[in-house]
Amino acid sequence: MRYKILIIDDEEMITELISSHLKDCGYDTLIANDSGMAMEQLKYNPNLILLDINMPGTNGLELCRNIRNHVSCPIIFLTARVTEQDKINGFGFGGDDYITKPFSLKELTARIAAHLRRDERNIEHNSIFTFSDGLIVNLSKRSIFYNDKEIIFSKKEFDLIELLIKNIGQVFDKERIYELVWGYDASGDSNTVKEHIRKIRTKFKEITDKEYIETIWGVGYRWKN
Amino acid sequence: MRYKILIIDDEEMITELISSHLKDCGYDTLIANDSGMAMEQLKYNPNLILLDINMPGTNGLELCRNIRNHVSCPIIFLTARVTEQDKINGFGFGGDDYITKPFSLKELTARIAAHLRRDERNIEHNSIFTFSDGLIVNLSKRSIFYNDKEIIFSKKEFDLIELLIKNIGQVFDKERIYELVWGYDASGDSNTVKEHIRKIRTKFKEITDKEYIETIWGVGYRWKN
DNA sequence: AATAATTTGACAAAAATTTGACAATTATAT
DNA sequence: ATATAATTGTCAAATTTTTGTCAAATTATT
Repeated sequence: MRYKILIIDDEEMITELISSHLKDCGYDTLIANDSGMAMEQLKYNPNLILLDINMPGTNGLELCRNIRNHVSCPIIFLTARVTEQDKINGFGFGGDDYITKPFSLKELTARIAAHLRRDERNIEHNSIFTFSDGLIVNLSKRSIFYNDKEIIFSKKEFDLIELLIKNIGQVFDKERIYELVWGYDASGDSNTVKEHIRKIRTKFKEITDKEYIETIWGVGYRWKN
Repeated sequence: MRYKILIIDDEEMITELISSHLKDCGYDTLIANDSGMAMEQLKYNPNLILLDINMPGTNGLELCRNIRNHVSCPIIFLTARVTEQDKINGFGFGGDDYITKPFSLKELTARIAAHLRRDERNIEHNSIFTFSDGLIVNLSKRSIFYNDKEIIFSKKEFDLIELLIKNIGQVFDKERIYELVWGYDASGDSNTVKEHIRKIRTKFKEITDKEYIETIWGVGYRWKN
């Protein structure tokens, strides 16, 4: 799997420079030159974020806190500030690391690699899930087969399945599912989630009796173990 | 939960100094002054390791690799070396961060906190309780297994179990349980708690004869030790 | 414009929770 | 030891909450 790295800095020169170097290193990149763009880009689920803490007009630390509310990936601060107090501030706002400008691209990529490696130890980046009954879910191809018969799911349906399957056994309540699958301000309806779960179940039911999505009453849903 | 931090450095002065400071910060500490001790201490499952990379007689990077084979917790290098190549080497050997001496205790603790916080986002800390008779309670997945057989509990039932299990051995009277599980305005009934305890016991009884929730007469209930 | 996907709301169904009456048990006082 | 009071256990019914279903309305895609 290719990692996506979101680079947030107001100077396009810098974002471009870092971006091109990271691409050379085999990473996918996303770029944001202001905080609005940054929040936008989050929907692509970056695996790591580089954040310039000194962007004019926005408070980088505030931005960090906002970002942290939506993603759990590592956040590395890039900054010209050098005082110790700043370092500590950075960590307090949900950052995971801190690199002081000027830094070498070599050190940057080394730190990025370390963080991603660390993440990999924790998360399974596996994208093909094979189940004993003949169900095969390929997340990167977004296909689902039951014994050579393909079941077609719509985008949202698949996103929901993906969430549950990436976290087999873990229970998600409807609000959380809405947040994670639909987007951020989950003022949205839990009804929507309910209905999508139903659609998914209906599609599976046409092929097999096995029930994959389990309801934990009063709590939420989970992919059965 | 208190975090355990293993400090590895050949100079006792330094290990002591760092240790006492970390204790002040509310961490538990383990100390090792050579690589043998270090490997020994691993059995206490530290949550984070500080490793001096320049210990005489041992190769710190080799040691790191060895340690990494046994634990997955974050490893922070402490070192006097300053060249960039060294930094990259460090990451290559399974380290997660790198602090160059001399460093301030403030920065050290900030980095430690950041790593532990990050870990907490990824791993379910302290949320799995395993009992000798085969009972496994996973608080984050909200699942309870008795020897591979799952017992399904409703939300309130599970919340109540969670309270007792997080405080094994401690007695809670019904009013306190009601407060803690249901919410604060405990105008509510102690009858409710009683009934829920009964339901929980019934569910366990279908699987095993062991009694987990004990009644302390005139006082309350507790999870048996 | 036609088709598919998604959202929404109303209602039915299911499950969880609460409640109250009473039985059983334990502690306390006589 | 026995009676009495206090506390806990049990059960079934009533209530509340949550989830499932369906059809229609809206939105997005072709």
